[in-house]
Amino acid sequence: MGESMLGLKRTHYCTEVDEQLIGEEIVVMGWVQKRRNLGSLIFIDLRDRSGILQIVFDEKDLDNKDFSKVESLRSEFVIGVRGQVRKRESINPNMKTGYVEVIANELRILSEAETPPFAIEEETNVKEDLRLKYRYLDLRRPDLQRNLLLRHKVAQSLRSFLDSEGFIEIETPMLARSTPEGARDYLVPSRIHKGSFYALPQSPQTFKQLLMVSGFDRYFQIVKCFRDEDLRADRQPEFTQIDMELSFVDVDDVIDVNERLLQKVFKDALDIDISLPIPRLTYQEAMDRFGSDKPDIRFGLELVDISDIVKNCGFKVFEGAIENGGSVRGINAKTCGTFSRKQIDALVEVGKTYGAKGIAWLAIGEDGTIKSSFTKFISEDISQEIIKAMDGQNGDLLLFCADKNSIVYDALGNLRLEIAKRLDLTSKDDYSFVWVTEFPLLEWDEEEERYVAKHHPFTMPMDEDIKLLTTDPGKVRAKAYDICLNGVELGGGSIRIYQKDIQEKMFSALGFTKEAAYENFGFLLNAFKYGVPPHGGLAYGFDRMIMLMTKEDSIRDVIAFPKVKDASCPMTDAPGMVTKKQLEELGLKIDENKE
RNA sequence: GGCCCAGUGGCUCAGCUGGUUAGAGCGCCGGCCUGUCACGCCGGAGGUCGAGGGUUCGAGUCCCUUCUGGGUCGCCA
Repeated sequence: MGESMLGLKRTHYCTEVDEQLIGEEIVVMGWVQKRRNLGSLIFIDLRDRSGILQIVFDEKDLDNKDFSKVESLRSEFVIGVRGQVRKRESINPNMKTGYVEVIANELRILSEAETPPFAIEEETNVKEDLRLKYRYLDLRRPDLQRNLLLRHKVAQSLRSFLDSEGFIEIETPMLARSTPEGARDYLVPSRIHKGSFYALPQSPQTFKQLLMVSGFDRYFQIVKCFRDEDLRADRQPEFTQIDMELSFVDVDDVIDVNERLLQKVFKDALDIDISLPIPRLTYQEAMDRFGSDKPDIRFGLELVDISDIVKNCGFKVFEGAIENGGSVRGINAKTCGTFSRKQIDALVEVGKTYGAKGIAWLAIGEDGTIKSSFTKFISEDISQEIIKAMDGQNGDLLLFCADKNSIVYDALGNLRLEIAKRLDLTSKDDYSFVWVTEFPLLEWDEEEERYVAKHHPFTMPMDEDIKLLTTDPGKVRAKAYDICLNGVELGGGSIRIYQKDIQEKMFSALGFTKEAAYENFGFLLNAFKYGVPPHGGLAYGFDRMIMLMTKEDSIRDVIAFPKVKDASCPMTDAPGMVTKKQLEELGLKIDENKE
């Protein structure tokens, strides 16, 4: 190996320089983080991806020409330095390399730099749009470097675990077929088949099932998926899934391998021990206790059903909800009894955001005095019974919602999270996993006036519920499961239908004719004619997983080049216009009247 | 598509009930400095207050519209 073109060859990363190397000549390369010019002595903090090392330039060790080069250094210049490692005269205990420094014999300015639009430093409070416009500078910051490094580590850990368990990584197409169910597709026009479109996959779902038909037995993939829906802090139009599928398994087999996977990954990447088994809740338990199918179980504040107590209480709001098939439930916001009226009203507003027409409340003062929005409508006895059922103590605030169940769950479930936030009941150091199982197979869609698949149309019903598929589809529970972490849905999956007769019942419950089913999923149904193993799988939101592991609040902080809220990229300005020629080749025409 | 929040030198912010010439810290530029590490000291440049319109004798401040970004509901697993 000859010398590099630079004339200097890097020997060490900055933070590899330690007391062991004192007296040795080394070469480091990186960016100028900071300069401190004391006249004929100049200190440079040199930064590379490992961290920071102090370089000293002494005028008496360098000739005039070289020293004036040192004086010209500015932030973010890229330099190479050759020099001796030595012990510092005064140590800096705040730096990893704070007890050594490099006294420079040679400086090479590899690249000059304009002053960056914001400082490259940890814990920046620069606005995100500016950071994203100059993402390549933002990514120089240590926290984003750490996040992407952790992402890499987790990916490596996953691959090694899944490989050791006999999984095979197989790539599936990005140019796929649009399917009617689920999210909106990103479409790619075909040049050869004008008027036809590919769809970017929302997940490799059908392909991985076909791989099971092919006999690959255990498959996984770390794969980009696409959904053309509105963005959120934890939702991007393109995101990464850890996708897997296994043959000859039932629910417990999938859960078992994934519990061990999570244990391994959290140990490898964060040195955190997850104790197994991870607790499980059925969907119904999760809704009844936490008002959510992705419950945050780091704290209590559980829902209590008081429908039986108030069904004849005389208060129309409560009675009406129960008569219409709904319920009255409450949560006890411990220690919030002293909240001001304004604070309580704010909580009521939270409930209304999620569709509640109102939130009834009952505050018990420290001295036991009761203030309430509704006790004047009901008898003292019933009030006391409610307080007892809610375990109301002095200083508690009881909040109630009366409506159809879906709204009661949604409003109280979110109110519960809001109260936990205000009372600071959660810690990001606490990793509380929970499986949610036995999801409903189908969901009634008011708009379409038909059942739609809650998961997807190939989800297996629970064995004992198969007979309900034709008689009472809304009651059928599925062999579907989600893994939740701290109130975030980390992943989900199901056992799939592999029997023709059950699949046909499923399609008919969804209101599909046989023809419509074949038109959309014919390739899969055909494949299933030729010997299909029982199979099931799971997919994780990889970005969300890394977000929780890095304790970030947004997946944008764990994705190198994320999109912003309107699905554009402020750095590249994608999406962009294309030429008329490109459109013509695709046989497309833009309607100028429609924006 | 609805609602909420923000937008003032390069960055982060202050700017009261509308009232002289819009401020600060950091950064930047120049000078001095051999042990700094938030280096220090001296000096300097830099703003059509996101944009457009309106009210007013007078608008960074009030009103309307719009743009940009964020959060959220709908939507989405």
